[in-house]
Amino acid sequence: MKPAPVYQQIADDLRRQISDGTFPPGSQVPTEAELLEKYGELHGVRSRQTIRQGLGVLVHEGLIEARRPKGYFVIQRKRLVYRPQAELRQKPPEIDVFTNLVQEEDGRTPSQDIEVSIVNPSHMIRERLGLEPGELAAARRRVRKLDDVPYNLNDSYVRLSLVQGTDFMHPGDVARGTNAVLGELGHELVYGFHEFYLRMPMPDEVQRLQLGAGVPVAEHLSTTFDSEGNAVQVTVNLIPGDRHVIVFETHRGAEANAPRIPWGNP
Amino acid sequence: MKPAPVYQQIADDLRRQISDGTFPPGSQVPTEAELLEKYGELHGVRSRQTIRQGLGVLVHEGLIEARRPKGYFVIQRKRLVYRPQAELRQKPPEIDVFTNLVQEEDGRTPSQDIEVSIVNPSHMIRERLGLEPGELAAARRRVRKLDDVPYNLNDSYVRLSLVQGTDFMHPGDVARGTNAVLGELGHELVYGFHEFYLRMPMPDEVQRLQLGAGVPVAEHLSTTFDSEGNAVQVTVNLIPGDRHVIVFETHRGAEANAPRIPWGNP
DNA sequence: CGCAACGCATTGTCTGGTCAATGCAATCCG
DNA sequence: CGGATTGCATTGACCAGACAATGCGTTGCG
Repeated sequence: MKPAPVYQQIADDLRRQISDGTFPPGSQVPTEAELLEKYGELHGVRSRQTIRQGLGVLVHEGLIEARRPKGYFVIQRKRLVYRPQAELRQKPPEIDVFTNLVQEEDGRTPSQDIEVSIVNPSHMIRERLGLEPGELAAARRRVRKLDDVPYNLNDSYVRLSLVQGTDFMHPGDVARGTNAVLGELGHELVYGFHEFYLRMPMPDEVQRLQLGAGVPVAEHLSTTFDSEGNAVQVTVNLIPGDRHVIVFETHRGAEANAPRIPWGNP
Repeated sequence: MKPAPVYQQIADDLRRQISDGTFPPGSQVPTEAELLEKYGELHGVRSRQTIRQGLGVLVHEGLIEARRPKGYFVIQRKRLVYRPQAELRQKPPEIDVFTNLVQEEDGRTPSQDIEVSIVNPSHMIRERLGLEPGELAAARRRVRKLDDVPYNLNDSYVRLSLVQGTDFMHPGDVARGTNAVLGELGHELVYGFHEFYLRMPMPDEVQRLQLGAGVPVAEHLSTTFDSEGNAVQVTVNLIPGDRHVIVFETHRGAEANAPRIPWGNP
């Protein structure tokens, strides 16, 4: 049996101590210097780099973060409910995905930055919207925040010819919701197709969402169709994994007996 | 303006070259020695550690992997469709989540290792199943594979008193499906509540699923209820982010006009 | 020919340092 | 008192090496 590298043992020791409550969420783990002393006696570790390598493992796993010049601390963040099914709910109309989140987490004030533009969208979007070569789209990009910290990105794309001159292009809140605007235009959204891709964020996404190390994201592609089966809108949501739990429900037969759920996070 | 650290510049350069096609998926990127020579001239980098730090960034982002003694290579893996909604579909009964996956990716042979045991489940499970203190549960753990490489983990928990002595406890394939077994016991599953938690995998999960560095996972908690609103089964699915796309659909009103989708991955 | 042994390029682990950057706390000064 | 300065512990970046482990290809031997 080959012994694990020292830096792995350090990571394993700390990970176990974090999960068994020795270092609860929010608490400080030993500093590099303290660990160097400890593992110097135990395993003959003499270099600070080796200690750093071990701590780096946990940082990349999203378990701890470095707060200079204090030390390393165990991470914990509360998760908000992300409920993609709520988008096609009819009542009440002002409860969209975002407000749905917010109601679960009151005490914090939501806000969003909205930016509307005309774009030549990516292949991925063109394909789902069924755009002709050269055809343009309207893009409605939103950064949704809670107490001014970004919680997710939400970019909606619609065939330009469909919404030019309508409220969809208004770069601000639309009280009745943009989905209502599309309904008024004769394209009520009745069917949604949802895809979730899991990956690590790109550096620009790290900056825009102020992500820590080791935080994965879900790229949620939502394609919505009108009653005639035409793709009307494609929305790209970028959801930081450490701040959300994605929730939805499935039914068979009557919609009765959906129980209330009193659980916390795992 | 403060210049970015050298190792970040190296990572950024390589990342750009990967995304713009200079290094397509599967191709080799320069070795540490080659990069050391290049950035030695450009930025005066003299230590191999600094090069390794830059490459390490991309490894942790899941973009490249090291294949000793060849060098570093750009990663790409095909994603299978993970369709949690299919579980409550009634016809055909033998199409469960897994076979549903497989049909999208023929040419590969599916298999699963099944293990049944009686356990005292975690708080998270107890809470969702509504277990009394001290009450035990039956656990049916499956490792699902394609061509003998693991694709996901699937652990189902049911109140022990409900299934003791039934086919649910059979440690092998149950042709009609375990959900049908629960149906025969008078607990037809009609409602499902689904939670997805995104995170980096624990080391044991890395080993069991043979995950590469920088691959996030989704922990999918599925709680299913019978027609009387009782929680019957909790299933914990562990889904490697690099091998799956999670898909589901939403409807409003009639189920008509669900279009066929001809898209590839983004 | 077939197989074992060896060489070799490459990445993995670790040493033992140096200097910079950060942010908090104590201190100093008007 | 109150604001600016300084000190200090800590992490961040980087250096210049050493030796181990891995797996592929070649070489050599029976």
